[in-house]
Amino acid sequence: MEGRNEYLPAYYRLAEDIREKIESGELKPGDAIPPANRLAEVYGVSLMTVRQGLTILVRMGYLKSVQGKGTFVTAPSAGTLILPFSDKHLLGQDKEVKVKLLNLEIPAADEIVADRLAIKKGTKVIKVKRLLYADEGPVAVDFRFLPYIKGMPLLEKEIAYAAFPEVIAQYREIFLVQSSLEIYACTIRCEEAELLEVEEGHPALCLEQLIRLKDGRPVGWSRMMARGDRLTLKATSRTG
Amino acid sequence: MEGRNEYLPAYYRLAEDIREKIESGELKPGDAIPPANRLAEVYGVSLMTVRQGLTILVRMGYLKSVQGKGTFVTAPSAGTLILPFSDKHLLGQDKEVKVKLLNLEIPAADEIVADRLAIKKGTKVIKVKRLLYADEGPVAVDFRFLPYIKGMPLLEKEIAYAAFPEVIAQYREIFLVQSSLEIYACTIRCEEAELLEVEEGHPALCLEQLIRLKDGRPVGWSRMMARGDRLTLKATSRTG
DNA sequence: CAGTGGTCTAGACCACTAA
DNA sequence: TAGTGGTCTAGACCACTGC
Repeated sequence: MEGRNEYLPAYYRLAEDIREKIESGELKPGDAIPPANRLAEVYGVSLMTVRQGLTILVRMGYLKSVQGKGTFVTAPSAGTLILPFSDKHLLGQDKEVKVKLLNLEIPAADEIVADRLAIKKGTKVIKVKRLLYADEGPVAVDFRFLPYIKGMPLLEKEIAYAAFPEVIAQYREIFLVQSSLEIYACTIRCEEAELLEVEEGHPALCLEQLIRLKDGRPVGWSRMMARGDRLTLKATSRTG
Repeated sequence: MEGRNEYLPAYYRLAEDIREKIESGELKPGDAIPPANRLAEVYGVSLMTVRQGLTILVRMGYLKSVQGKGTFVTAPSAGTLILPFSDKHLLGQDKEVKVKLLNLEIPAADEIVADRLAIKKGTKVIKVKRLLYADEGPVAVDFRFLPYIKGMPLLEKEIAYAAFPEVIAQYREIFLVQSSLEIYACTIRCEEAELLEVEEGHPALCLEQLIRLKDGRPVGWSRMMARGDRLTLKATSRTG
């Protein structure tokens, strides 16, 4: 009856057991695992406990449940990677990144910024220019744009040193949800060349981050230009 | 008693309700939410149902439970992004990507490959060279390396057209787990220039993927060189 | 000690799928 | 119709925290 003689919870052991069978090849992608009630019998636990275990594997991408049909082993999910993205992660965990606030102004939005933030051209926006550098020298320059809201306090330190989503959460006094990042390669332009201590045309990694509210309304846009030889993004699989 | 008069399951409504309170600012990071038994009363559901709802929010990063103390609202988690990574995703969902197998040989590993795969220099490896292109022309060239295992069948089609982790899973007859990706900017080199129809020095996005077994042993390494003007990686927050 | 989260049961009913 | 997953209950006991 009560199989509570192990250190680990029953649902966890069940999940590990099935995961083991999958990784060892005993269960292959496409195979159906035994139905939940069968597993409940075999493992001597209740249905809820079985479900709790299977939920873990579904979340981890090992299984896929189809109502009325069964629960099936899925193909390796390695197509999805996790990309930690913050100033701290940018240069690798070992190196320490320093940030310098170069400029903070409230200009009228130009065409590009207006487009990204879905506002009218000419609307006032907050524009932040920063320089990120490590021990070996400058790594990246970045611009952050957010719509200017009259009366809202501007905390310079926050704006320069916090992660962009946090800056916006702070500024809008809201718990935001969506953030998307585009990554592409280009070359260092004239404006950034001096700051980054390289010549124009040097390979650069460009990162554009768009922050949106839950309803999809953009509330922040940032663009980072990084020296290709000093910045490497690292993404990994695993959900834990 | 039975509040089963809604379209959505009770646990889901509870989760959405609390999430709403968090995003609207009614509940702020650090705040404790009402204890589970209290929520069960308020929403008129059982404890298990409450837990099922809270589990969703914990998984999504909105809440953190601490045994014996309570369940608390966490700070915005936007520091972690999801990066879908497969041949199909590379060019954007709209465009169709085509793949051409350029070469498949079994040379001795050079220094770099031997290092990445943690094998001795000179060991035989499978080397695959591919060209990815879209309607507008070539986008990227990539090399895939995996240790050569005598007697293992080599399925050319698989190797060229499947995602790299799947290729290896197939080849090793195993369900693999770890995959990591490094992203950086460089310039097109002489060897790739002609294939990609650009001149040497053109900005390039370089993607190095390392596939490991569960125990950390590397079993595959790939390196993709993409035209910076034709490839943009897109990552988003949200776990769903 | 009381309050909290974590695990678990032995049922129940529903929705969906396939024969 | 039978088999399956999805939701839900009304309890129970345990482990941990803080007073």
